[in-house]
Amino acid sequence: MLDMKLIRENFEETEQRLCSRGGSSYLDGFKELDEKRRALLKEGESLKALRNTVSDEIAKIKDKSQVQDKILEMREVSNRIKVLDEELKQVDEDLNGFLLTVPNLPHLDTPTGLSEHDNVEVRTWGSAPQFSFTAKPHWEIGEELGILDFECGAKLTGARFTLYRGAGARLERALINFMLDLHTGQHGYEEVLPPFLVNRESMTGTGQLPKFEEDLFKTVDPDFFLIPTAEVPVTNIHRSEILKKSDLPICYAAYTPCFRREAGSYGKDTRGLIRQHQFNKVELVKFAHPSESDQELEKLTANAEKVLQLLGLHYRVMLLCSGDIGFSAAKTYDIEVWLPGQSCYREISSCSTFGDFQARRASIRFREEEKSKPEFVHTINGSGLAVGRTLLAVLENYQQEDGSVIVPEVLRPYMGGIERIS
RNA sequence: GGAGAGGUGGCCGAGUGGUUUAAGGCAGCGGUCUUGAAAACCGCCGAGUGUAACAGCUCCGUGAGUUCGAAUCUCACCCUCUCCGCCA
Repeated sequence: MLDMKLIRENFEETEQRLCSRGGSSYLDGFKELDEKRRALLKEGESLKALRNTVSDEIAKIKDKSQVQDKILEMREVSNRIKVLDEELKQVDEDLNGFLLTVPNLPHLDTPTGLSEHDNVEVRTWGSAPQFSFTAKPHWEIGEELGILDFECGAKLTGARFTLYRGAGARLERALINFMLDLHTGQHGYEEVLPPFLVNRESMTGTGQLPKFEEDLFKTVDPDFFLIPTAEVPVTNIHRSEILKKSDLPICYAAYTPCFRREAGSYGKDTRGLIRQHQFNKVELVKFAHPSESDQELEKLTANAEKVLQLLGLHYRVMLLCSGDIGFSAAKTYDIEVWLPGQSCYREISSCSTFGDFQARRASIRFREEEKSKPEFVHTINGSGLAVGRTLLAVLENYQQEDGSVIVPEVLRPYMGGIERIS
């Protein structure tokens, strides 16, 4: 959520920066609602002040015959207040509902552009493996090895669900443990294991609601949502809290499955593990002091990259342009891993700073000084990494001519010493 | 699922219709005293909104209601705890 004051006082500039996302207007209607709200507030508050003082007087008057006039007068004032409060409530809801649908301001570092074609390559690591044979896509490798059963996933649930078997299931679990151990052991994150279902408030805090309900799976009774990323429960750990400045940055690493409807992507990435309704992810989440959030994003991105480096997987880092960043994000790096079976780079991690956008929605604050007013923290998060996509990257990059797959050395301790899946 | 108890500031906790501007305590901050510390004593000490700064207004789990006036009364809901039942 954007700061109302900022919009009020820098209307044109704010609108202009928002428009770099590609829309033609984002703040239409704000001024009218804001002015109406302030007018109602002013009138209502002065009547309440009157009521409070007169009520006090009534309490102090002993001679009850003198009280009747005042009571009658205040009855009318109260009725008027009731009407104003109702109008105000409506306007407040409208204004709040409006603000909740306005996306975040792009960070000044975010390049202006309309689509992914305007994203900027920041760096690359490693190089694509060379094969003396034609590299296969992971769905062929996985099916031939009997470790990925897409048909059975479809039978059990439907499209975009997969059954992992044997070494495939174990490799997924190995990757989860490897990533968690790295981030908690080497990078200073605290491991958390949150609920996979959350309430509406949590979803609103991080920005999935109210705008993107159609992307979420939900339960009917009670009204809960399956998390689309651990970002949601983990960021909401500190919802409505005032954190100690000395505790910042707070860094969490969490493994969770993620559930996404993928509405609107019918026919896209239908084969293999790329786009599933349920997938595993290790997520990194930080709560940082505003002056340190930029460098914390760099560190978090480096922490995610480290996973790929240790696995020996070639990748590139893209800085997303204003037209390609998500609704809540101010600045985003995508890490894209090389997939030889498909001869392309695919996103395997998305690392973003949200500025105070989520913190304002979820009311996550800190104090600069012991006695100073609470200020909003900055939130930062990124995948470290998407596990299913990492598994498929391992399959495609470590495939051998005979159809077997070499297990990267760092994963062998997690695989009971297995060096090759065949 | 059944029965009961309860939700008040960072924490503990009083408060059952009107000096409650939410008592008191703990923690925290500032000061006096002290070579320094502790103790003692004095003062400050919730959030939001709003203002140049005051003032004002709102907030006692959430929402609705009664009243001139609600932390306090009524209704609904949410959450926590205890016991019983069921259960990984």
